[in-house]
Amino acid sequence: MLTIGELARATGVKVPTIRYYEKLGLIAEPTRSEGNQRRYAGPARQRLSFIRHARDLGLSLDAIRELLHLSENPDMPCAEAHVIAGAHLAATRARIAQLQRLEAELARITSACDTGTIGDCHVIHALADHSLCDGEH
Amino acid sequence: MLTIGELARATGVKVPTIRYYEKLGLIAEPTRSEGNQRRYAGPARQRLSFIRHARDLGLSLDAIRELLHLSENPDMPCAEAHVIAGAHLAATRARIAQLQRLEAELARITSACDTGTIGDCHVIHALADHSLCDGEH
DNA sequence: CCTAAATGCTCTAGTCACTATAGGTTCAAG
DNA sequence: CTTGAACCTATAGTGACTAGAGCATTTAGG
Repeated sequence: MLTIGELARATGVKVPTIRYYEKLGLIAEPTRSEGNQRRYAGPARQRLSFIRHARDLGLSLDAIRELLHLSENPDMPCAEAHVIAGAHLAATRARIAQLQRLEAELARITSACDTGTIGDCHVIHALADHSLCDGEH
Repeated sequence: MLTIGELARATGVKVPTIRYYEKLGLIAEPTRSEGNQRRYAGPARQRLSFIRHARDLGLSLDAIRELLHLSENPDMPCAEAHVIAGAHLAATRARIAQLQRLEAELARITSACDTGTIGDCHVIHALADHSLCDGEH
């Protein structure tokens, strides 16, 4: 049986976050020691690792909740899991594309300025006047 | 003089967001009509456009607050503005790189699965077992 | 001039995924 | 038996808004 601190070290999820996940119902309430401290068995660790990994990949807790639910029913078709993962992949790609547009604009704005005074600073002027921009954002 | 709704349409910032910015002190409290409604003059519009544009580029309200402060002092050196913009550019690039790693992993996970049942779904297995992954994340 | 619709007002609470703090209790080592 | 690390609960804070309730004002049409 693991204490919450040991579980935290084993999974890379911080102690307050574990308690937070418990309150949200993502993980089951564990058994307790005589002195009311949490004691975890192996399955809790696997479930928490699953959550951690999915969070690392950027999935929302809502999406993770659904995936956990699916993983408890091995006989169900996995199409729904694909929908969730695919939607997240699409969202990630869209976010990358958007950030790349911002990156280009930021690079353009910062490069076109001699380090003088604010009065003729291109960074400030470009922010004040959208029409100095290249693309949309 | 613009009403708050007209200002919102002119700048693309929503009405509650304008009031929110006012509460944060990012924009000045405007004059009021006899019936206590906000009435804005031209400078408020320019300031709000500046904020909007900087937000679109992903800058934090704290960074924007500093940039606004700088823009009020045209004689100051603009080095500090460059530091802020440069830090944001670096953060944006780091975020893009991280998202690209996630994208690669997600694409790998989702592509390697025939649409069968959850029991042998690669999406679920890959989330449960980090060692099936390619890189770090 | 009157009315009705649109817009405005303040205030509070909710979102997401935690993180921090306060003030107390339990556990394991020495 | 004592000490100090780790644990407990509960509440509030983060960033940048967004939603809703319950009113007041403004403006255009009749």
